[in-house]
Formats: sequence, C-alpha cells, structure tokens
Amino acid sequence: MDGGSGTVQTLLIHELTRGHELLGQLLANLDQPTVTNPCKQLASEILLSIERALCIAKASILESPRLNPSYGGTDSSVSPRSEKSEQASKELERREMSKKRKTLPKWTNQVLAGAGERPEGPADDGYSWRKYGQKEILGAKHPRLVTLRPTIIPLQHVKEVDMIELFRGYYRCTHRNTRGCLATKQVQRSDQNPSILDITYRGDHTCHQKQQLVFPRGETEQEQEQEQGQEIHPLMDRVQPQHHQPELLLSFQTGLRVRTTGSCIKTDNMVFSSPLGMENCFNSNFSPSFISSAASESNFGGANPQGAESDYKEIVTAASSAVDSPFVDMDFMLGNIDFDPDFHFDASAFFV
DNA sequence: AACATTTGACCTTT
DNA sequence: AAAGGTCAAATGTT
Repeated sequence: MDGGSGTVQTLLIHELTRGHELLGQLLANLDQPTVTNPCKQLASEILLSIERALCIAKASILESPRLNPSYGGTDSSVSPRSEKSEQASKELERREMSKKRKTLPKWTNQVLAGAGERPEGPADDGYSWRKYGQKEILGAKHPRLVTLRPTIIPLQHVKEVDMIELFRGYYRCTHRNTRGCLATKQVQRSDQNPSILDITYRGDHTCHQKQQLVFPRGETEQEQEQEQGQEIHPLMDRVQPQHHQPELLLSFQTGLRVRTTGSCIKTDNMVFSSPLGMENCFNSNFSPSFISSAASESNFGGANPQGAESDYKEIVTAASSAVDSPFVDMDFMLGNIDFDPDFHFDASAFFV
C-alpha cells in the first residue's frame, strides 16, 4: 500500500469522474418534463457533491506533488522521475484525456454573425473561454459571400470579400486549470453560409461560473430568477445549467438549429420555424425551466431595449422575423439568395 | 505582472 | 498522408 496513495487518488478521481459523467447524463434525462422535480433536485445535489469531491482530490494532488502519481503508480519521492517516465506518463495522460473527450457530450449551435465579424463574433454564450488554437479549414477561402449582399457590396470590393479565410477557433473554459472544467468549444463559419457560425460545444461546464446572460435593460439575472420563483442555494454557486441553456437561448433567438450528439440528448436537425414548433421541441427535449425563461415575454417577446448591444438587437430582429413567417429557415434568412434587382428588400438589417 | 491571443510544431485520428 | 486537435513559447493587452 505504501507509495500507492497517488494511485488511490488517481483511482478516486477516475471513479468520481465516471460517476460525474453518469450523473450528468441522468440529469439530462431527468430534463424530460414528466420527471418529478424532487428527483431532479436530488440528482443535482449528488452531481454537485461529486464535483466538490473531484475538486478536493485534484487540489490535494496539486498541493502535494510528492503524491502526484505517475500513472504507473511508482513513488516519485524515492527517485526523481526520469525524463523517459515523465514522457510516458504524459503520453498516458494524453490518451486518458483523449478517451475522456470522446465520451463527453457534444452539440452544435448555429448562430447568426455578421460577415465581417471575427469567427467568435456574437457567440458570447455567458461563459468565459480561452482560445488555445486556430486552424485553417480545408477549403480555406469562402466563395459564397458575394451572393449574400448583391446590392450592398460594391463590385470593386467583391474580390476582397471573396477572400475571407475560413478558420476554426479552439476554445476551452477559462477555469480549466483552476477548477478542472473540461468544457470546450469550436467556432467556425458555416460551410453552407459564412454568416452563420457553427459552434460545437463539448462537455458541460463543471466550473459553475456565473453565466452572463443578456437580459433586457434594467433586469438583472437575479431579478429574472426571482421573478420566476427560482431560488439559488446559497452554498451552491449555481446548479449546472439544464443542459446548455445559454447556448440554446442564443440559437432560439436566432432561429437556428441546435444539433446534439451526446449519449442521451439527440435533437438532430431541429429547426425552429414557429413558436408552436419550438414549444413542441421543448416539450419533448428540453427542461421546463428553460421554457419558462426563454419563452417568457420579458426575455423574448419583450421590447427591444434602446441602446442595447448591437448583437442583441440583431438577434432579436432575426428572431422576430423568424416568428412572423411559418416557413422561415436558414436558407431563407441567410442562404444564397439571388435577389431580383427590382426587389427592394433591405438585407442590411440582417448583416450590419 | 497577470492574463489572453497568436502561431508553428507536434501528436492523434481517420 | 492529410486533417483534426492540442501544446507551449512568443507576443500582445490590460
């Protein structure tokens, strides 16, 4: 047993992580409206408890490097690790992470973004992210922007616009190191339409950072919660969002699709085309609490606050347009439409 | 100084 | 082999 405490801690973390993942899945399943709230509450508390245990275990490893396990379980205090074994353990760690990543839930949101915006554009989803990489996407250039604003882009600028390069940005949670939060996201312009950002999220946030949802002027997040009769436990920072609420809200507002490929939730190719349609989607797939907040007038149908951020304005404009038409689809909103030159439709409202 | 971003190198996956 | 994904040193920003 001597010299094995590091291994024990590793096992502890492994088991807790596994339990954590399973509970996350359970919670997601519990989001079905038919499940009673006490069960959900209980699961939430268990999840929090495991997360705390994980933090403690991880912190204790960090604080006592002596116990920091090489995955082989050797006692590093006896002899300093050779470069080789360090490399080996790094490699093992990498593989573990790689395996872990594969099991993490993954879902994709598509949000509206101005053509000139940087890839991360309006994708402020309430979490703080840190960029850790960027890659050119195979096609590299996007040839379709020209057709987006046929009457707006002067001919002499067409080539310039045409040369916009396609990158995929890699982001991870800012609190990855401090709180061990494994959430990541990738942001890239949609292949079909450069005005849409594909945002692929992987893993839920376990850091419980305060989400900074955008609320209409004069209404803070807390006020919103009080209005909805929700209470935050003083000891709990905040219960993990009921699976991707802020991101959903964004997509909801932009009328674009959310694609989830996780172990439990699957909402493939869902397009919100009407309020009724949305309701149906939520009833079958999403948490009731989200419905109450997202569909409430204060958030969605309320007046557009004067002087609000332009992104927000844009989103509301797009959303209300979407609600008006029963046939709204991405293709309508953003697609490669060849406008009739005589048709006076001011597309600039969409692409500021 | 601390933190964030950029970017080329490197590793993994397909 | 090529594309995807991550690392980490250099650089920029606050």
